[in-house]
Amino acid sequence: MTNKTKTSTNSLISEELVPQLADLFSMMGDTSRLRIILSCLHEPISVSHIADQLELSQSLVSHHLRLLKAARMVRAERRGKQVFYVAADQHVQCVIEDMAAHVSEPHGVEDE
Amino acid sequence: MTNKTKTSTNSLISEELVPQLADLFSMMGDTSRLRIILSCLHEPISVSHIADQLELSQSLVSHHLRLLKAARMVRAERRGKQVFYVAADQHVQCVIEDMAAHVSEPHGVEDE
DNA sequence: CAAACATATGAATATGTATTCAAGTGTGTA
DNA sequence: TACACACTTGAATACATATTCATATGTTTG
Repeated sequence: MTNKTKTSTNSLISEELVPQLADLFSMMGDTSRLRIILSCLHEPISVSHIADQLELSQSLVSHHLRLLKAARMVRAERRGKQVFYVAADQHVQCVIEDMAAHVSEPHGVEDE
Repeated sequence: MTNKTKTSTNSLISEELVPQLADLFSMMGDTSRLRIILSCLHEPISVSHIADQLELSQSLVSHHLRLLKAARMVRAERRGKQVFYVAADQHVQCVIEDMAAHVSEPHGVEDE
């Protein structure tokens, strides 16, 4: 009876958070969307600039940005005709960097 | 001409990593799989134990574990009849914690 | 070896979703 | 106001994938 915060038997992450977390991860689970996120990680960038840079149609970029905005991963700011998008906060960058660290982790020599 | 490491115009994450990262993120982008990952974050746990705990069919858990293993997010270890799975390294936990921090970040008061 | 248990796998299905195309909305400007 | 530009939105399509059910593989023990 020493545990007060645990919801069930395991983990520090409460079960109720899981769906939210999964939604966010699946936002990053698409290459186009992940590249879009990377494009607006550091500074605000316009939709057309993203589209040009990534060689994606403007429509597609806009569709993805709408999802990313709804998931609160990016923020929109209008400047004249253009709309600039930027990552919502620092954590997004941390998540990506941690995952990159995972990728470059030495893999033990496995059988298959 | 001062940049030597940047692949294109932005980001510290090289473009070649993007597909790998996206694959990993989409592994975490499914609620069942994310819960499975959480189940074996801290210590090895058997397939049937995971299935019981999460109330998922054993078949489904096994299918997901196969994907997670292929993505090198978990490791399998046989102990008699049972197979125990455990998260591959610490980074997975970091990623999840960072994302949880993102969720609990104060959202500026937006219009919609 | 046979039976019982634990896990894995394959096929089938149903549901989700990334992308495209065409048309719509909003904004500056001639 | 009319036009061009930047972005958004909706519908259609093609493709991926989560889940289930049935069956197979592997492992211990009688």
